[in-house]
Amino acid sequence: MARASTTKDAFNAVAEPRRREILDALAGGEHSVGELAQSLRVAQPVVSKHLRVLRDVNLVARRDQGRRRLYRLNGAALRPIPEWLRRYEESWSQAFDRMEMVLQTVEAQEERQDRQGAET
Amino acid sequence: MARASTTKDAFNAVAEPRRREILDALAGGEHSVGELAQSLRVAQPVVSKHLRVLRDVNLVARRDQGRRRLYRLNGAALRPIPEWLRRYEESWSQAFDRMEMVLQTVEAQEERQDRQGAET
DNA sequence: AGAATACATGCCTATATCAGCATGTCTCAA
DNA sequence: TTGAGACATGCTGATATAGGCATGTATTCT
Repeated sequence: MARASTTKDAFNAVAEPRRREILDALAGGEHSVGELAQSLRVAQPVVSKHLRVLRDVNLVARRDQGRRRLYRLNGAALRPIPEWLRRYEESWSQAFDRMEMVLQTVEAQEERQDRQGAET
Repeated sequence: MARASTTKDAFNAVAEPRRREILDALAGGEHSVGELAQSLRVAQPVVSKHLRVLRDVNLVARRDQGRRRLYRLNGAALRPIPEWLRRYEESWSQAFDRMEMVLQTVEAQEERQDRQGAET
């Protein structure tokens, strides 16, 4: 089997750097395909295809304006990601705790050193 | 060109469902390859390969114990993801707040660490 | 020492992209 | 109506997996 389809979920859609760039651009507001292609400096078909993927997972919405297609972000579709990440907040906390311990150790050592220095 | 290498960053590593399962399992604590294979009901080589990817992006760490290899989670490596997501915070606000707090805490901690390092 | 256990890798197959190029469709301008 | 502009798609080539199977290596057991 090959890798899971990119159109399957937000995780895969967002795994592609170029698509993250597109989302970042759209975070600033609605944009046409051409505008995106220009600002990201990539060929139009490339942008269209990525937008297709993003649209399939509902990360962006489209609106027609004359012969232009305006895309806008739908950040809500990103939710599964932070939701999954929540499980690891604790990991960060643990990492934080470890750092905290190291820090305290270092500080304690420095204190001792200071006292020693003051005593001599 | 094909999709960017999976070993490139946390985004890609986490895009694979099976790898997320592995991380979820490791969130509960250290586990050997065999244990993971059994609980996820997949062949051992499959697990080994996914662990390889996770290890390449530093999401897991390995420790040898006899002929077993114990893997443990390194949640800190996930950070680039919530950091990127921050930009989309407003999209789902509430659920995000907690993660935001954790992030800021970690950052503050790292700043202190940096200053500490600079002083020495 | 020899066998069994626990893994990591290599090889192979089917599949899924990603970007480039060409083309079809629809809309606006002259 | 004809032509240009803005996109969406189809097709192609190169590449990167994911999982299955077999095998190589290191460690523990008998």
